Amino acid sequence: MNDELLQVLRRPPRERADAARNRARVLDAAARLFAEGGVEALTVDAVARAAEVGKGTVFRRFGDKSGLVAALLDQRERELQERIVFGGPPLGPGAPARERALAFLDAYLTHLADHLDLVRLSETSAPGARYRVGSYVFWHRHLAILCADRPDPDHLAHVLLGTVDADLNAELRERGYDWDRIRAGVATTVGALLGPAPRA
Amino acid sequence: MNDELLQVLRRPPRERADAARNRARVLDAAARLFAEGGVEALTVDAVARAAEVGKGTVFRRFGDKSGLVAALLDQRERELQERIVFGGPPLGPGAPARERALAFLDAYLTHLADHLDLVRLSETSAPGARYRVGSYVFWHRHLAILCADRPDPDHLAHVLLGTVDADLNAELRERGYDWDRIRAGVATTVGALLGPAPRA
DNA sequence: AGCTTAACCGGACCAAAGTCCGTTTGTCCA
DNA sequence: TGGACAAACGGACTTTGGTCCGGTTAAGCT
Repeated sequence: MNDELLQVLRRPPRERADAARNRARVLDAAARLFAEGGVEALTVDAVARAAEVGKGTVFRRFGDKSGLVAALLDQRERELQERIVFGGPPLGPGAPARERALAFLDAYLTHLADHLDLVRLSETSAPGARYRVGSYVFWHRHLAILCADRPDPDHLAHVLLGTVDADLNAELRERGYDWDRIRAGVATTVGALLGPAPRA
Repeated sequence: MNDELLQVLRRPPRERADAARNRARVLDAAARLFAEGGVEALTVDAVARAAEVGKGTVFRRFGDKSGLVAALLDQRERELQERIVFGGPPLGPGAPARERALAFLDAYLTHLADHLDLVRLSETSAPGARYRVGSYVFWHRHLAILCADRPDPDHLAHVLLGTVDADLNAELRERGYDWDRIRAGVATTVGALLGPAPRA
């Protein structure tokens, strides 16, 4: 058994103790700064300073600012993901695809309403950031599976997620839309897209 | 007749000669730089230098980088806008709403395919930039009118435009989608959303 | 315990967007 | 023609995201 093989056995080379400690510190500092000064106070420099850590450390851990913010949201999103996988219908398994998709997007809108600024920041702080974040991949796969009987489930899932784009919805809010109107619009859209006619 | 009234009469206070000259210079320089070095060469500093103009001038004229790029695209987009307003069906007036919407989004996808990098730049270089650019407002209004018989035409128009979001489609392209697949997906979506059942 | 090494650390440095303000200039009217 | 003033000018300055690299240290092995 050679070294390469051993290398492969312990999959993730395990994070060093100082690295783990600093990750926690940074996340902590970021949460604190956001709580105090909102999204505006969330500059990488400020976070690094508050965490008593070098700036380079923040970027090594989280890739870029978008990744840092995504990590900040991760906890909340994980809860929704678990409800989808293990919870009861209509969010969890058991309900018809259309109901599940609707329940998911509705739940996601609640999440969005609660954390609009953060989600928007993580989605707009770099081109393409939205689609690379782990949670987007999860949502997308979930919806694609629910659309399996459509002509192009993968594309359709992206379109459905487009309705909950943070930047769009932030803009709609600024133009006076209330969340109920957005919810209704999304529901109508889902109804039409996953509607009765499964297409040949 | 007081001064305020006079002020109102000549609506746009007319642009000063030097201002107009510099606008042209900047646009020219930007187009040249882009032609030579692509989207990467398009920094505001470089544009200002190439136009032999101060940086402040660029920002005063175009607001921000997003505005500059939008102005660069303006010419091309105007052509499409004219075909929509004055041209023949199915793009212009005369065809049924669903056909017109489909024709528009298809034509827009052609535009997007031709200028993906620039459109993406103009839509992502600042949060909310996409929705503030003049042309987005035009596209949105056009679609909203075509959706007039739906429950919330304004919202639906935003959703339809979501399918041609530059950042999304750039990502799809990078993941191996070809334009035909995207076209087909958009067409299916439009078909379902503006489909037979106009909903109560 | 001592050695090796890969991972980590931090902060100086860089690039690029956007702001500011003292100076210049076009335009209009007398 | 010339004087007044709003508008435009330009480039130094600020801010912020992201990179780099020489020094440090945790973890595992002997």
